Order: sequence, then structure tokens, then C-alpha cells
Amino acid sequence: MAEWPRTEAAAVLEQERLRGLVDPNPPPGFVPRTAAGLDVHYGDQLKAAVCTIDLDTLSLVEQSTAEGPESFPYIPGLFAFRELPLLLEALDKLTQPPDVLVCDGQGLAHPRRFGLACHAGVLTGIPSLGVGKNALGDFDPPGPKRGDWTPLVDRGEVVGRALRTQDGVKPVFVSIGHRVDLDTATELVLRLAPRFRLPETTRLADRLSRQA
DNA sequence: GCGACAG
DNA sequence: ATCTTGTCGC
Repeated sequence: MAEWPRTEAAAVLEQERLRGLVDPNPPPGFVPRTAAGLDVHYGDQLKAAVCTIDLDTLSLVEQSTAEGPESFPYIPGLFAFRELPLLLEALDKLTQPPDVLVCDGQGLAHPRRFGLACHAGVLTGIPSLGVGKNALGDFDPPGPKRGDWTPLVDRGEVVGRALRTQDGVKPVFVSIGHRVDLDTATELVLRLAPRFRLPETTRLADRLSRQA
């Protein structure tokens, strides 16, 4: 595995280097059949969890975890350096690579346009998108119904969408990671969240990451 | 200087 | 993220 930056300055440089590798175009004929949720829980150690589900049935296909000590502090904008090492370790344990990664956090909607979802996608080569519970950027409230959305804007650029996944609930913040477009990302998130605010992928990974 | 700041 | 019970609403 690649060597990880240990300082804030080195991490920022790494993001600026890797962001040029983001591919905004989906693979030809991209029709994902599985999606994996990625999440990390903070206890005595960090525990990363990955849950792959079938996109048609939303049922679990396989799951994996990886645990380890903190290797990087929490710094807004440098989230990936904290969570990604263990997430990649967990991903390596899967028997089948998922067709798309659904990350807990931002992708393009990031100060340097390279949030966790972009980073995960570039390092794995797997199409990826980010679903954040909070936004980095400005947005007008979307309409009240499931499926309503408004652009998420940062410094004059559209970086994602505020998407209502259930009638009357707080929106989630969708942005592209790698090899996915924003319309596809939006459709996938809606498909993954038929009943709750957060995608099933995120819910399953969150639950697994909290198990002792 | 002040406030904001994914998880 | 986490410290934390009950409670309101569908």
C-alpha cells in the first residue's frame, strides 16, 4: 500500500497531486449491480466497515472490517487520511470488488475538490460517490418531497446536490467521487434510500462498524 | 480578530 | 465522531 502523509502540509500536497487523477466519466455502459457502503467508527481504536449490497434487492452480499489505532488527527478537509487506510484494508478483504463505493462524507464537495469519496475512488479505481450528512458549501433548501434537490455551491462552483431522500426530512449532500456523474450519483442514492434518510449502504456499514 | 469547519 | 434517556410521531 502507498505511504501515507504524516503531516498536514504533506497531506494537502497529496490531495493536490491526486485530484488530477479524478475521472468524472463513468465507465462505458456503467450499470452497477452492487454498491458498497463505507464507514468508520471511533472507539478505543478505529473500526472500518464495508458492506456490499445488491442494488436490486438492497440485500447484503458480503461485508468486511478492519481495526487499528488512529494514524492521523481529525482535520477538516483531511478526513480521508484518517479513515481511508483502514477502509482500504477492509475493501481488500472482500471476495468481489463492488461496482460502486458509497462513502460517508464528501467527494468533490470539498475545499480542494478532493474529499474522501474522490480519494477512495482514485486509489481503488472503483466508481465512487459521497453522501454527507452535513454540507460544505451553500445551498437553498430543496423542495419538501423525496427526490427534490438543489445545487450545492462552493465558491461559485456546483460541487454537488442537497438531496431530499424522504419527504420532509433534512437533505443529504451528494457529490461525485470518481468515474460517476452527478445525475447517476443522485439516482443511486435515491435507489439506496427507499425508506430512510441515509442510504442502506451507509446504514449497514455504520451498524457493522459499531459492533464490538 | 471572528466564525466555520465532512467524520 | 462522542458524552446520553426518554419522548414524540408515524
